[in-house]
Amino acid sequence: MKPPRANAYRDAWAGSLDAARAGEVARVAGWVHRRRDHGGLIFIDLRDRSGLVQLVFHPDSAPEAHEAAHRLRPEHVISVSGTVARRASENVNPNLPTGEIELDVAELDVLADAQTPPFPIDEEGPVDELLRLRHRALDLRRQRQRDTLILRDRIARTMRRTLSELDFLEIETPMLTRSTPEGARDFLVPARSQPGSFYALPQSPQLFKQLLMMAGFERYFQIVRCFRDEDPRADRQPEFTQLDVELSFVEEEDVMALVEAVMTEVFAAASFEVPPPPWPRMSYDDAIARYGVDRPDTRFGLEIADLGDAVATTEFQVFAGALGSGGVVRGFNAGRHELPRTALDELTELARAWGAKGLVWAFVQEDGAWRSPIAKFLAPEEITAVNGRLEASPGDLLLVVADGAAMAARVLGQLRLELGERFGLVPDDRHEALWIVDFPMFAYHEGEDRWDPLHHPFTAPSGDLENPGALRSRAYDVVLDGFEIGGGSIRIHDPDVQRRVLELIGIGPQDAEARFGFLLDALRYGAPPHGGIAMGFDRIVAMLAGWRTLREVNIREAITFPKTATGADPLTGAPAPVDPRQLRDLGLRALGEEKTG
RNA sequence: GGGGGCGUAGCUCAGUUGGUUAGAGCGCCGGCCUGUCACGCCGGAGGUCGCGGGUUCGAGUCCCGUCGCUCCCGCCA
Repeated sequence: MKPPRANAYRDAWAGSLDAARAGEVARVAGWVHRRRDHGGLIFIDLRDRSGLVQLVFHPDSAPEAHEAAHRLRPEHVISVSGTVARRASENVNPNLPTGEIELDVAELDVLADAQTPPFPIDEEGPVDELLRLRHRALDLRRQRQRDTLILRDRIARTMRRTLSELDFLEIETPMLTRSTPEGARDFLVPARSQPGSFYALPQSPQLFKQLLMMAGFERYFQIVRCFRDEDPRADRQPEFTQLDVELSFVEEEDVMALVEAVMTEVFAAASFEVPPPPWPRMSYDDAIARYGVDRPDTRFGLEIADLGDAVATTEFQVFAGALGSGGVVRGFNAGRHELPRTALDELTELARAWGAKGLVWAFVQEDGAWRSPIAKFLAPEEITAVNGRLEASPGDLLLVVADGAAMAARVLGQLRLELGERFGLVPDDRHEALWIVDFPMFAYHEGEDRWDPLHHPFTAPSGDLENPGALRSRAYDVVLDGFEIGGGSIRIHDPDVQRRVLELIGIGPQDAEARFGFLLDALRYGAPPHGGIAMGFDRIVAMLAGWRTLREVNIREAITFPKTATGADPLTGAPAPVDPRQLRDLGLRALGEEKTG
């Protein structure tokens, strides 16, 4: 940090003092981090944003300050001046950046007392998250939390700088807008001037950034707050931040190359090592088939293989039944791991909990035969064929699921992660980024007899619009270590195509004009081919700060004032009831007033 | 909306098959201590076992309900 402008309280940052300033007088200010009171000598670790420095109070040279220092307690706010002193060699603390020096205090000003904190500020141990959020100002004093927010700032600045150098403009879009069909439930804001009408908080600036392309701005970005009124998860908050980017006159590869360039800078700024671009491209179908998910963690093997051919003519009812009803038989080789029966039963239970009808396990023996509950139901040549498909060697554990294609993929994908973790196959010191491409445009919604877009309905399709099931979308997702960190697409820039796509998802021409007239209108006046992406900013910060376990990225740690898993804010108490007068002004009735109002 | 986990001292946790006065470490308070840096030593205070009800001679422990937190499914770029 640059030296602070000298004022009444400080002329140096605690963490910046070093041996080069030995002998100089310095004034620092901050919080009492830790105290070591020897009765005679008193040591205080002083903390400010920049770090720690050890203060020494000598009873002989500064009796007044020494006397007052006895009463200092953790988190008291003080300002001290004294002489920067080089420590004797045996007293140097190699674990502290300022450990070669200390400040011999001449004068102490106690600026504020502090109650004993409800949890330790000077340790990294686990503390109940609710308690932390209630005392967030204290929680954010802790090193790891402070480092995370500092990293967040660095990442944001790297994004802005990199995009700016590439001629992008940062342009704002409205927060009070109209409900759009991104899929998620909108947060609504009642309009006082038009009782019964509502603004919606944006789920993303999607339509506005497309309008900016039609306005000719060519290259737009924004680090922007977005809102979705759905149940939160570890990696999902009702309000979150994304890096939103849109470009004109581009195709898929242009956007992907841009993201690779920006993210390479971001990774470098965070000292997070990812192989240099171009990152691998993997089709959606390939990802589902080989990893069971559309956001594969490719850092370890256990790849899933289709065993349909190997058991095509089997008599074994479970396999034959699945294949006969249009399902699949798939599995993976978990490698040479001897698991006890209880562990195998546990895995089977997990598979059931995830929705599978069951789980087949088999240990490959020296002669290639199986030790498995189903070994006797399979012909030897079928076992040989499956062994071949899974490249099995003696000692290997094979796991097989027979089910509908989607269910088999999901369950095997989860099992793969579970075993990858159990067997310690996931390297936490290595990172991999890749692109998932060639998504289906629509997924058929069984219950409601219509096509649902896999991405939003402004994504450009590729293929024959008259055959929605076969349509692909021109979309792409960025995946980092098994987590989706961004997704985007080439957009529709032809009004007829846009109308047709809206129609396919059940939004007829009139409805479309009413809700997206402004977009269709702008499309008619000359829209350039364009596309873009939205990067999950909170998630990127959380991952680069290391707030991640195998299964979850906790974005709450990357957000300054996050909400709980129920959407509440323990700090302010939001959401909270409001004064009946406020409701009246908005043309809303309070609960309980329905009958009389 | 559904399922799992958790809730015991300020914090992190232990608490056996239901059994006497509910424990530990850290923190806090007091005393001693002039080279510590997780300072040390001695002493002390601190509990509505989330809340409500039930079973029982007896409940932190078992049952029901409820609240909160958390993870997942549904939902959701």
